[in-house]
Amino acid sequence: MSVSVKEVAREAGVSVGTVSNVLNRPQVVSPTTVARVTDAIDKLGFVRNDAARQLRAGHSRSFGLVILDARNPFFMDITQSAQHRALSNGYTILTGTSDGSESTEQKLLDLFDEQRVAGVLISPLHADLSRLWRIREAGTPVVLVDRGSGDRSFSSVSVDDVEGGRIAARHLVDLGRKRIAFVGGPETIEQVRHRLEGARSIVSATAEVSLEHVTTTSLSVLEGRRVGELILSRRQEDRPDAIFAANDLLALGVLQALVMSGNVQVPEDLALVGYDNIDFAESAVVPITTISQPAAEIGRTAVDVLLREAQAGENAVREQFVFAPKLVVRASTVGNASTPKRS
Amino acid sequence: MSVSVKEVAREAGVSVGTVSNVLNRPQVVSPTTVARVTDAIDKLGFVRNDAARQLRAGHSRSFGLVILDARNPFFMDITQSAQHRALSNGYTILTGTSDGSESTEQKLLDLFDEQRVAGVLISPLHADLSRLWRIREAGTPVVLVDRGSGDRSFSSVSVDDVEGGRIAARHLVDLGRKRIAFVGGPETIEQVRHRLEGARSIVSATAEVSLEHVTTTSLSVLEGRRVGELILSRRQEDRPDAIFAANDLLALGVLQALVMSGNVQVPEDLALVGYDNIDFAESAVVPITTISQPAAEIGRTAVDVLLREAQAGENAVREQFVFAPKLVVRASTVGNASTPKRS
DNA sequence: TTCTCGAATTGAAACGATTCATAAATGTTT
DNA sequence: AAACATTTATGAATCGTTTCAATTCGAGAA
Repeated sequence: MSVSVKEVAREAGVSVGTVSNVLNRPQVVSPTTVARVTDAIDKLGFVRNDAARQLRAGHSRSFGLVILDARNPFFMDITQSAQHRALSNGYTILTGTSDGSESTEQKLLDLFDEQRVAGVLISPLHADLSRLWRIREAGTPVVLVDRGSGDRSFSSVSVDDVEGGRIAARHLVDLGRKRIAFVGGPETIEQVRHRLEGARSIVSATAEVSLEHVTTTSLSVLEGRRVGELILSRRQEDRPDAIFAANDLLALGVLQALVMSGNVQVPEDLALVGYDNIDFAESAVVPITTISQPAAEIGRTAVDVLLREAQAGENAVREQFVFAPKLVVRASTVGNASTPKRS
Repeated sequence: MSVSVKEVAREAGVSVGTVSNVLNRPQVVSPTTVARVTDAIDKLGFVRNDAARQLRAGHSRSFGLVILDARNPFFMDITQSAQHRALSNGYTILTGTSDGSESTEQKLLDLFDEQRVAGVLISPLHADLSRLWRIREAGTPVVLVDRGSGDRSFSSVSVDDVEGGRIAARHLVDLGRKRIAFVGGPETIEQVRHRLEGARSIVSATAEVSLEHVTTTSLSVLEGRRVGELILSRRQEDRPDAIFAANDLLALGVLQALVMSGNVQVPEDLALVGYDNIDFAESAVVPITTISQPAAEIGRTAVDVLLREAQAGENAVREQFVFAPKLVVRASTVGNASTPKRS
């Protein structure tokens, strides 16, 4: 059906080896021959068959990427920048979302195995990295994304989530809030655990401030709304006066619930801090104070590290990148900070 | 490096043909042999090499998907549902974003060619579909996504954008707005053209209502903000009293600019309608009235159509699906509709 | 015992690009 | 003119899976 090197070779009157050389190292072929071959390629509409290349090469020119949630713009930003970086280095990225399901994560890794990807980028769901060990031992480099490698046994590109938690909690404490609620879960997600841990460390070091943990089954707007309604259903004196949500989607959901009810004023009655600084946090009903992470830089760096590991092969050096989170103050915690003026 | 069928065959004491049969049609192999082979597979950790399969098969078990903008949740919703549907039929989806660049779109199609994808799903940037004709003539089915096929020469799954434009404009006219501005561009994007066309048809049929077109270079929040500021810079009497934005991202940006200035009340001074009904339209400063499109259904249906075409081969029947857009009224046009009560 | 039929298994050929040892052609130096 | 170096070109072998015509095996029929 489709045209192969053999036919190009015949058309150009050269051997298949020469066609391959024109394709891969034109310097070793005489200019006139290159011209003849490229003409033949154009004439026949030849397109390289990547499967055959891969088969010979033993591995593909793609990386596999597994993220936690495709509906979170933060991860899409990472994906986008990773894709760009990979593409400009001649690599493709196969993307998949684990969406909270362990089995989906496994299926994606199986898929990547069958594709013989040149490397794996992953935000693992759980603490158990044994599968990733095996993948690496089979010769495929692995880089953890948005997740540190505790024992430095993997390369990783992440943001200091514990510090992020501290920053958020400190901000709320500084504002004089006394009853803080951390909204987020499940705790199997390391990012959630770390943010909570950071917040705890600040609160426990501060007298008269309490921290409550309201867990969720996922990090979505819908779950946020559920929690918001849950909090609204409490008697007024039992409600927290500040909420630190594990990400902006949750924060957005909580905010929706609160604002729709009309009973709770943000930030007067309840201050709200999110996490990720997605674009939409800024344009929310009440612009949301949040902890910003450099998504694009994470994606780029992760690909760079993976490229280096793939290059180095066996004796690759593991690299750990940890970016610093930053507080972005908006109206959801400080009423007059860049608040829309409404008459 | 990695284990091949040959080694599995040796370990199990059978021929490679039998191993392949166990893998692909276990019914023709005796149960005891199946057991021996699967044991060997487990023992050696054999993983199929997809490149070799593809090479033999002549085409891959992946579809290529090109969308317009990965940062637009609407397209991510399409992508997600398409991925699910494909996966449950044993297909993988390679995703790419053209991001407004013709050359990126071409590069992605080149890539899909090299991968010998089993089909292409695409929201084409331009009206020129000649490249897609060629792809299909080479035997790869093509389905247009979120874009109709004027002459029905391609299968397509889309939403009636002209009708969407009509609905939006009619809503604004019904509310008594007189000076409507359509915000969106570039006009090379068919969706934008159609929505504008729909709005025009309503306005020109209505006395005393004018329609102005404010064009943009992309459909992003940032561009929306730019347009918002542009409008704010006008004298009050030159400002429109309603804006119909080509999508929700633009609408969100416009809204940000207006609200931040504090000079314009939404919807009192200016009513705002978006398009797509992304989740974030609901949680905006002022919840945005929008035209909703069934994103998940589009993705699913597109894959189904592609599967059918791939199955049918040469004599496939072209199918056109056109979904109906729906108006979702929120506070950005009707002040008291589900508006948050603020004291 | 011989024959037949169906089920189970075999193994060589094929898919298409790349590699690499070898050969041919060209140019340079004695 | 011979010897040598350099640049180009060749084509068989290879990667790992699937396919399919051919073969083996065993059970039941003649």
